[in-house]
Amino acid sequence: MPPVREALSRDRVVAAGVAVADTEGLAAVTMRRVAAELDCEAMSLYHHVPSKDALLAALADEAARLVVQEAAAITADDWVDAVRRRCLAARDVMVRHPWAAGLLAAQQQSPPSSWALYEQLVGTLTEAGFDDDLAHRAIHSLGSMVFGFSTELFEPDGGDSTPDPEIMATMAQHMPNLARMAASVVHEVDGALSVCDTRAEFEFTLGLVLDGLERERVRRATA
Amino acid sequence: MPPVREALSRDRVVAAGVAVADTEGLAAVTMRRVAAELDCEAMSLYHHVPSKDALLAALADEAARLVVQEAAAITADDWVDAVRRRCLAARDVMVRHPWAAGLLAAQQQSPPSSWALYEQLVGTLTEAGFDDDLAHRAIHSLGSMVFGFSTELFEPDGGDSTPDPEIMATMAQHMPNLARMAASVVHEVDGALSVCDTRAEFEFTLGLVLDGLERERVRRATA
DNA sequence: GCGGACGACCTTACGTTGTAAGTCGACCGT
DNA sequence: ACGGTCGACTTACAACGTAAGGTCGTCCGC
Repeated sequence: MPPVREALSRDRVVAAGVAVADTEGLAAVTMRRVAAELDCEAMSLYHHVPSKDALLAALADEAARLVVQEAAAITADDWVDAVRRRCLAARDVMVRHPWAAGLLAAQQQSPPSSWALYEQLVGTLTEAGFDDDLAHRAIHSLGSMVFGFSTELFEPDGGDSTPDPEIMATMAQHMPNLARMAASVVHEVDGALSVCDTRAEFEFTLGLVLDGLERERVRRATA
Repeated sequence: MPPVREALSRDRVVAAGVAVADTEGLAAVTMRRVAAELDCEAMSLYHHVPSKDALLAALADEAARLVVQEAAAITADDWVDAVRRRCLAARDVMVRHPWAAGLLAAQQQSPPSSWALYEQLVGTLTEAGFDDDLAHRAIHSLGSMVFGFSTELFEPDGGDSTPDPEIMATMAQHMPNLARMAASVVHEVDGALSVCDTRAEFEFTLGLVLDGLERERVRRATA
C-alpha cells in the first residue's frame, strides 16, 4: 500500500504557503505553520525549499504568475485597452491576495514570473509604436502604480468605524482642508460609509498614466 | 551625582530605531539591538513604546514627519511646481531611508504625520481650483506613486553585476522584447552600467500624473 | 533474494526574537 | 524618616529559523 499521505513537493509547499497567507496573513507564514498545513514537520519543508526567505520569494513569484495567467487571456483592440485590462487584472490579484503587493515590493530580485509580465507588456507597447525608451518608462510608471497602489494609506481609521471624536475634532481644527474634503467625498460602499472607493481611484490614476503615455507616444511619433 | 547616562525617552528610542534601520536595515531593528544602541536593556524600551510594532509605526511616522518638514519649506508659483517639488522631497526621504516606503505601506493606520502631508497637499490643490473630489483622487494618485515607486522591481539583478550568461541567453530567447529593450536603454550611472535611472523615471511618471491632473482640473473648470 | 546506498521525512537542539512578570534602587512629597 | 512611585534591570518563556543527525522505505546491482 502506497503512503497514505500525498508526497510533498515544492509546488505543494508553495500552495500551502499561499493558503496560509490568504487566510491568516503573511505574518502567519512560518515554517511550522506551513508544515502543519501539509501535515508534516517544519524541517521537511527544507527538502523542497532552501529557506523561509526562498519560500516567500516563491510566494511572490506565484502572485506574479497568477497575474501573467490572467493577463494572457486578455484581448483588446488598441494598446490602451489591452494595458488597462492587464493592470486591472494585476490589481485583482493584489486584492485577492493582500500579501502579494508588499511581498513583491520587498524582493531584491524581481521574480521570474514578473519578467514574463514585462515581456507581455513591452511586446504590446512595441507593437503599438512605442520606442524602447518610452516602453521602459511606461513599465516603471505602470509598475509603480500596480504594485504601489496603497489601499489603506489614506483611510484615517483602518476599517474601524470608531473614530475618536476628540481626535476628529482636533483634526478638523488643525487640518481644515483635509476635514472638508473627507466630509465632501464620503460615499456609501457595501452599506457602510467610506471615503475611498479604491477601485475607482485606481482606474482614475491608471487613466491618467495611460493618457499621458499615449500623448507622449504621439508626440514622439510626430517629432 | 546625577546618572551618568542621559535618561531614555520615546524620542530617543525612536531616534535609535532610525539609526539602526539606516545603518543595518529594517530587519536589524530588534528591541535588543535598539536597546544596545541606547546602552540599556531591551525591556527598558517598553517604558516608552508599548511594543515593537508600535516602535515600527513610530519609525514610519518619523519618516512622514521628515517629509512634512522638508515640504513645509517649499515655495513655488503654480501648484504643479509646488506639488512636484513636494513629491521629489518625499522621494528624497524614501531614498535616504530605504526602509521608509515599505514601512509606511505596511501600516494599517496611516501615521498622523502623513495626515499633515495630505493637509498641505489638499490645501495647495484647493487653492489652485481643485474641487474636493479631484483633490481626493490626486492624493491617491500621488500617494501611490511616492510610496509605491519601487526602485528595484524591474532590475533583473539586484545590483550584482554577475548576470548568469546561461540565464541571460534563455531570457533573450523567451523574452525578445524585454531583451531588446534592456539592451537599448542601458546607460551609464556612477561609472557602472545600469538599465534604470530611477530618479529620471520617477520624474517622468510624476510629470504624467501632474499633467493629467492639470488637464482634468481645466476640463472640470470649463464644464 | 538481498545488502547497501539513497532520499524523504522526522527528531532534537541551539540561538534569537518579542515580551510577561518580578525585582531593585533612586527620588519625592509629607 | 519613609512609604510610594517610577524607570531600569533580571529572569523566564514561547515561538521562530534552521543546523545536525537519525529513521525508514524504496530501488539497484548482483
